[in-house]
Amino acid sequence: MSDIARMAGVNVSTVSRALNGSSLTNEETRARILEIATALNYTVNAAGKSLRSGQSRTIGVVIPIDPISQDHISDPFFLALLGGIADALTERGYDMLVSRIDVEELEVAANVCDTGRTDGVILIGQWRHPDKLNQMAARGIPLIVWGAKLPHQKYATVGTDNTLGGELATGHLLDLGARRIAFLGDMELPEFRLRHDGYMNAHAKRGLLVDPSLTRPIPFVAETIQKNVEAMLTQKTGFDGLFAASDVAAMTAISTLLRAGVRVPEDVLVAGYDDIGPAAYTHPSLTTVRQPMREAGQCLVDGLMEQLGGEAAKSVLLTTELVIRESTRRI
Amino acid sequence: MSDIARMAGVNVSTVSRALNGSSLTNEETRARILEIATALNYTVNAAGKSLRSGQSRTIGVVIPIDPISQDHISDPFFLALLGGIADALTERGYDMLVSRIDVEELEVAANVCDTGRTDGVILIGQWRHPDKLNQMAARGIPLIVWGAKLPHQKYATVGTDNTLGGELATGHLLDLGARRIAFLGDMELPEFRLRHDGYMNAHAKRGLLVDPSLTRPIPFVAETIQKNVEAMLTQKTGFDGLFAASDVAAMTAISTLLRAGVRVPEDVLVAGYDDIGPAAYTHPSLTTVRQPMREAGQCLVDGLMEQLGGEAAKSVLLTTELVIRESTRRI
DNA sequence: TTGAAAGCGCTAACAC
DNA sequence: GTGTTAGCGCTTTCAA
Repeated sequence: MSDIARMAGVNVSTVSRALNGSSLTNEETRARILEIATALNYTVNAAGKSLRSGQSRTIGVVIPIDPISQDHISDPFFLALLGGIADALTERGYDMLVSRIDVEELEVAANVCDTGRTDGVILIGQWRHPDKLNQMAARGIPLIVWGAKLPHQKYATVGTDNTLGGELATGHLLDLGARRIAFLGDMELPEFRLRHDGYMNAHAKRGLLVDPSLTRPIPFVAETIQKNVEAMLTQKTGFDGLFAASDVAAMTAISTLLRAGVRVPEDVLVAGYDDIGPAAYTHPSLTTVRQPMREAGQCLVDGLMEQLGGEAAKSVLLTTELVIRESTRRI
Repeated sequence: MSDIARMAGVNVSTVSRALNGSSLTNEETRARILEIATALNYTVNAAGKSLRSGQSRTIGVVIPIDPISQDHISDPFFLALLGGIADALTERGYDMLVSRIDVEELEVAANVCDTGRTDGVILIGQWRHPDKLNQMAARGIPLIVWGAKLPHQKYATVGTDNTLGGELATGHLLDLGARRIAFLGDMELPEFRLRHDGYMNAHAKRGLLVDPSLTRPIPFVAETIQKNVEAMLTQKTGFDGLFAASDVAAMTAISTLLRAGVRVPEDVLVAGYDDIGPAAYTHPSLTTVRQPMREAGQCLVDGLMEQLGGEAAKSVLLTTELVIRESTRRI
């Protein structure tokens, strides 16, 4: 930068102003400075800028990982969400610092902010520890969370209406005549618990009883899903519908059923949650509750930017709708 | 930091040394300083450190996006790779800055380095512009690339042996009796071109001719794949095998076939490339060439670290093996 | 419209 | 083993 100043015959402060498009710079001087800068292939040093200005123009995207069911993260759903966030950030000229943390230590998500590396944090899921997130928010960390809106929450969330989604999916299966619907999803996670609430509501509203043995509160590991579905078949639970709290789980369940000679949708109706890309292209294609990923990324970034601008955190409930495909198409 | 110094009754430089575990610090002093630091919930400011030390302890992971076939990135394969890289970086105490760029402007990948935000770049794929990457490498940007090793390459790559992989998959289909094998993959990308080379080699080595009309050099958009597979069916090309250059493409092709009443593997044998998680759990499960994602992440990070340590860039060819599953199981 | 100068938080060379 | 001090590259207040 001082090189440019010397070559342009001006002071470094003038160069800084020119580069930042300050209004108090002579057009001619600025043009000259910009020319020299591009000729020199100059780019401003981020550390210097950040140190002086006190902000990094970087946002931390923190992905909690469950060491047990590792592959939560290999879910295409997360990548789509990550892509949505990346695009929204790029649009605003922000960089994205991605880190993975243990689901049981959500508080370390604040690190990237405390060290000044990022100006705020987008957390993918609140998992089992909303309390820790409340503490972070109380400490003043700009924070927004992907997931369900819960009572006593001091931080903003963005997510679909999980209860409604669960009710839509289950109601659809019931309306098609299914009477014994299995539920797959780890209910220790708030989002899945709410989807299960919706599953219960759908039954209640139709005056139907639920067989609790059909609810399988399992982590989404492929082997576990396979085993549970196989168990439900051999135990002759006689289920004629299945609502899985994620698309990947639903697809794994479907392939297990098909392999066992059970037809989908003829023998068992299946619905998922997420609407990941492949849901439309597998066979049979999957009926599912759509989570609008691009919109989600946009909302998360917008919400965080509002906080950085000093506004209060506002939670967002995204449009929650059922997409009907072959896995529930009765001929 | 000066606060800590004052409270501990020492100079800031002593604090700095204590925090960095310098060997020339009194054990007692250090203990006291560390105690105060944790009590104050202190974390070193990254910008200050980076400005002074000239390095950021951050690596840029750059994901080129094709604006046309956008969903390349939503491929679970990339997320698995990203996860592998993230783990390897975390292990070494590095942060990961993720950015998406246009496939036609690979040169902007250097930005994150030029601005000092990162110490090096991991680029996911070389796409159509190996020349631009050579320029980056020549400029001295620490760079390592996921993808195929090509002649005249001045940068290091990590990837499977694409030619071998293509040959293994195609050879397997041929050995099972398939004689008219379709190939799906955009051959403008070096990796896919090499996989096609392998496809040709497998035929040549068995003295078999290839029908060029069965090679479909198409981008991996679900609709395009569907259309091409449907076209091959209606045109009565009589293909009895299909090698898709990615698992997602193979799965889309399979569901298209099944929907058209064509059985897999009875009527058409199908093989893919990548071995993404779902490959084992769809129905039928997918025969594919495995790309070891965790190992890949590790190798990419190791290679980059070597460069940062002043060593020369070394390319790595990962173990390339065929995983046989139901989609090629003849009963 | 521009220049001079201070200082963001940290590290490291040098002095003691 | 610890203190002193300069300076990394940048922005911004104040003065001109």
